[in-house]
Amino acid sequence: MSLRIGEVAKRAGTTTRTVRYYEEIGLLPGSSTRAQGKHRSFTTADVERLEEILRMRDLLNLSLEELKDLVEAEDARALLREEFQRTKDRKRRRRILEEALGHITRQLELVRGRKSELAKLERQLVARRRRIKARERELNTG
Amino acid sequence: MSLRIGEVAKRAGTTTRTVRYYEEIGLLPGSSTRAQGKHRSFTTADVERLEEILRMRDLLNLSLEELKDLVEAEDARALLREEFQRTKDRKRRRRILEEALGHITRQLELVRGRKSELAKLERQLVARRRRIKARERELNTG
DNA sequence: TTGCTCCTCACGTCACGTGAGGTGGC
DNA sequence: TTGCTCCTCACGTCACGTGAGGTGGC
Repeated sequence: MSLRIGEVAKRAGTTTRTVRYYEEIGLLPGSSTRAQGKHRSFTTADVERLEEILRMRDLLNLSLEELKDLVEAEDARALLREEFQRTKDRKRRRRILEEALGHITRQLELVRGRKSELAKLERQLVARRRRIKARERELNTG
Repeated sequence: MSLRIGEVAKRAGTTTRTVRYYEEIGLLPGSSTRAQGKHRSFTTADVERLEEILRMRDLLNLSLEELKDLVEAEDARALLREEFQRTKDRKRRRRILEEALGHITRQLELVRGRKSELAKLERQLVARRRRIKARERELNTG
């Protein structure tokens, strides 16, 4: 089933402008077969890719340039997965898995770094709230 | 002790340009007494304020307009705290505490929303990593 | 006095928003 | 055929980056 740009944007929670811009800078595929002025056509896989890009952008504050690197690394990993299936060479297989592991680990470190910053902020807010609640109790019992 | 703009930017982990821009749009005080062309002067309290602004910006993806609202609400709260000290009226005191509580709670909801999104992303990455590790074990025992 | 940092324009950039004017598909 | 969505410019905007040219303070 083929999706039009408006539906893609809606599903991913963004605008058609953003989708076009991401295609323009090469962050989304943008089928080279499309004739000038003709409508773009997308798949649900494109929607998932876009959703992941937007999540990374929002949660990790990555620039579109950094996201391009990440997407390229992602594509390279997909190729390696195929090679993994084909090859019988044990050493090669091990290398491919190590590659993938390193990639995931770096992403995890980014995510965990942000998580801990957010946790710090949360603790501050909880502490403030606790102080206010203590005062409320004082007010009632005092 | 008075700080110059470069030192403030360094301590808060940003640039002098950002500090000047925030002053320009009214997000940082920008002492109105400063003569044209004269150096800006800051305190450690300004540094803390800037750090909080930057943390909110980065972690919650707030626009500078939204940050201005937040800072104004923060200032309003400070005034209310003073009033809380002065007034003896029990009802008034209760109202002030409720105000503050509502404010903190809204911020906490924002922070927790983001935290859970990050947690979701983390779980995805951990699951991927687990699959890779399982394959590694297969490779060694197979 | 010599560096270093500061100052104010002012143009550039990134990641889109927002029309203008026109064409395509259910 | 009529709406609705799509198309391509192209200028606007937000949040700064990056010099240019000049002045201030330890």
